[in-house]
Amino acid sequence: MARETAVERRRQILDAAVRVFARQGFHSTRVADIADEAEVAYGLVYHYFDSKENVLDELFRQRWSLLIEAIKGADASSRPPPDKLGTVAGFIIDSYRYDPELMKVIIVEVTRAANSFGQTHLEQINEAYRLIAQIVSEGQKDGVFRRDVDAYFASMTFYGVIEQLLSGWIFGLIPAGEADFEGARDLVVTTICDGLALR
Amino acid sequence: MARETAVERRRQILDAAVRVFARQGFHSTRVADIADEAEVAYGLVYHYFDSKENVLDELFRQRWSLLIEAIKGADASSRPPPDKLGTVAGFIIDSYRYDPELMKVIIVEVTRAANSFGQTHLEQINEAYRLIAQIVSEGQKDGVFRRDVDAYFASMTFYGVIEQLLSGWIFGLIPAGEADFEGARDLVVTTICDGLALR
Amino acid sequence: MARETAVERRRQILDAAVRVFARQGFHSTRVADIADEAEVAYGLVYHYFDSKENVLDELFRQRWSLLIEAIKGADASSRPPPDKLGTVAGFIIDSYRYDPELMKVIIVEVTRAANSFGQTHLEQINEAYRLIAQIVSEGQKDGVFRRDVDAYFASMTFYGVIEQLLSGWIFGLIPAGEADFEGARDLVVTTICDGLALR
Amino acid sequence: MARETAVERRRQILDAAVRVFARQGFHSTRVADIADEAEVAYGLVYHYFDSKENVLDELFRQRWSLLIEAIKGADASSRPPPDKLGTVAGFIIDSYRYDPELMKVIIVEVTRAANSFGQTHLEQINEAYRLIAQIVSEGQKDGVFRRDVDAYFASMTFYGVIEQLLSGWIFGLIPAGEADFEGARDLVVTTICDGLALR
DNA sequence: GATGAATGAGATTTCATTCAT
DNA sequence: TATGAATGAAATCTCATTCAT
Repeated sequence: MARETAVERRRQILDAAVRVFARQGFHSTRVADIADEAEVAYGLVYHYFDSKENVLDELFRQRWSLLIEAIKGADASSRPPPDKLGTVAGFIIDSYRYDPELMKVIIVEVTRAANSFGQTHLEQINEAYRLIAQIVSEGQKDGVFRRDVDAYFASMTFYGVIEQLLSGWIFGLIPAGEADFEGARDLVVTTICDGLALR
Repeated sequence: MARETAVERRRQILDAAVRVFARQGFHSTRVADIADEAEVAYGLVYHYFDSKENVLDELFRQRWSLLIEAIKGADASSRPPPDKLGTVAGFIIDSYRYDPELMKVIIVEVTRAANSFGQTHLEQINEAYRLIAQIVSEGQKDGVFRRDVDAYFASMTFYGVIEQLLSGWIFGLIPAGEADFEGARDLVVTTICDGLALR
Repeated sequence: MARETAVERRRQILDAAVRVFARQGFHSTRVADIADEAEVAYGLVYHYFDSKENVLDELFRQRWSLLIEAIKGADASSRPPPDKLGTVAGFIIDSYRYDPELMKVIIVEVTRAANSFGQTHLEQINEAYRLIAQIVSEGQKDGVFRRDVDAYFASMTFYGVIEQLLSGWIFGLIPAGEADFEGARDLVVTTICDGLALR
Repeated sequence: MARETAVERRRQILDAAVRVFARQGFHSTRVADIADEAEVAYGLVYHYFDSKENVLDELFRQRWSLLIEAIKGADASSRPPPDKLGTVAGFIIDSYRYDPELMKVIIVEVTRAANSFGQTHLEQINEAYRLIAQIVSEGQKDGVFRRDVDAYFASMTFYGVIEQLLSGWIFGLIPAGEADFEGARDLVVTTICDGLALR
């Protein structure tokens, strides 16, 4: 057994959990599956985490706080609002691109799971919506975005589009090649900012 | 015990299931909860349904086929494509408006639950996406919609916005008064068709 | 599987529990042991009882309430106080005589187990002490018992002697033949009432 | 970390064990609780003791051998038998008076716990009973004690009274002030030797 | 001696499903 | 059809003990 620090062991277990959660879903994975995947004794999972739920919580929190930071970072730049939205969309898309299993778990098991975990993390999820709304709001003040659509509503809209896009990839409904990831960012921004209608 | 036909009994159980699934989530409801809520003997649930999952399946299928019909109906009309989309959006919004529990169950437990049920019903879900894509596609042929956004992609986008909207209501993140329902339909269409950007 | 009423099934499980608790002790018996001994499916124990602890609780409560009644009955008679104590002692001794396993369980796992169950049932246990104290107290008023020993203290003393006697039988330290049971009652009363000392 | 001898470390752990056993009961204390209470590393408990049970064993044996010695000492004196019993009662009562936690543990977890530890230490426990019986027996030979009560039986009786008394203190059923401890010794002897009945 | 991470065998409890009536 | 008792396969979580350093 290689000597690992506590932090490394936690990570080892978290990484394994991502894989099995992504593969089988949270409810269908037993703690034993996580331990097996991590090549670690059963009890060690409980040495590092209070419960199976706790593992998912941590997975979510770690990732989501990065998203929050990314949105704040985008907002802090001096670029035009549509570009800020593009940065946010790009961050989320790249998150999926480079770690599709983790994003699958977060979307399927947390973000979109109203009852169990969604409720637990609702406030954190909502913070992201609010930060995006702020970007929209500033765009409205600057005269870049229309004012007859509520900023928070627009934010929900924007996030909904991205999450549906990721769902499409997760379910294998839309192609997920490198080119698709590349194009997706702009497509999202174009759709949301310019709309489908020609004029 | 009132004399009920078999069909009425099934409905009685299905309706009860909607309420408990909405309240507790599918995984947290026991078959006994459904029976209690339906004021029916425990074993009777198994008399009418093969399994707990089967109950959810039926709930989904019944509702979703109405959606499919609604989309087909909208498409069959001779109205302009944005109006067709408005009809679809309106149908889904009204579905929530008049039976929020059922729609909550369908979205939370099926549509957004990739692993278990999502996979089972993927094809049916996808049919809705495809039918919406068809509306977009026709709009593109008619020169109403831009052609540089793939029709299926646009469809996903459109559906994603609506589902996020419903999620907002379900989670209590956005106000759900009658006026909100009234306005939501147009807001969705405006956002998707015209975009956020002023021009 | 014989058709049994719910009450009979409960009893079947309770009786089996007495046997295994007596044999292995509460902490060493698994619920599976109870089910096996009762020749019943594992889950049925949980159908009838909330938990393993709950089974023991019921065992105790049923028996102890008989004891309470017996003490009240003895007190209600118009016999002299030492005879009343004799009746109580006789009841407890006979309880052991005719159902040694149950009494073993109650003494070892409840009455003498300060921490876990003792605390839970302390009030009920104490009621027995208080009722016995009342008999002593009346004897003091009548001039039959000395007054320089507190009635409650005397009651504890009396009960302590009996419980130690039963412990002796339980542990196999003193002979437990029919004659011993017969004699024990009077021996207890003699010791407590007349004392060891000659005068 | 202070430099401690091995003997001191053992004592440190034993003393901590007494406190947690008294507080939570043997079955509810984890080895980690002992280590925490002793402010010692988890593994050190296993360095000094073979098992958790082993800790309790040692606690019991150390104390009980003192009791054995005390009884022998009392018997060796040339005082009248009732005084000898008084010495024994006084020793046990003082044991509780000056270390109630330890006595609580010994009574609740060993002496009164028939199954697990009671059996293990039965012989040692019984030795105390026998030594007390010897005192009674001598009293009978000397014509101080009645002969129609078996000496061993009388010994059980005597010990039962004391243990019930301690149980009363442990459970908080009888007052445990200094005066109560002072009086208890004589009360026990009076009750056992003279009996409750006036004559 | 000292440390505390690692192990894994249980034990309790839950509950979907079956089945006898 | 209707009932609800009966079944037993999991699944989670605990924790005494071991062990590598």
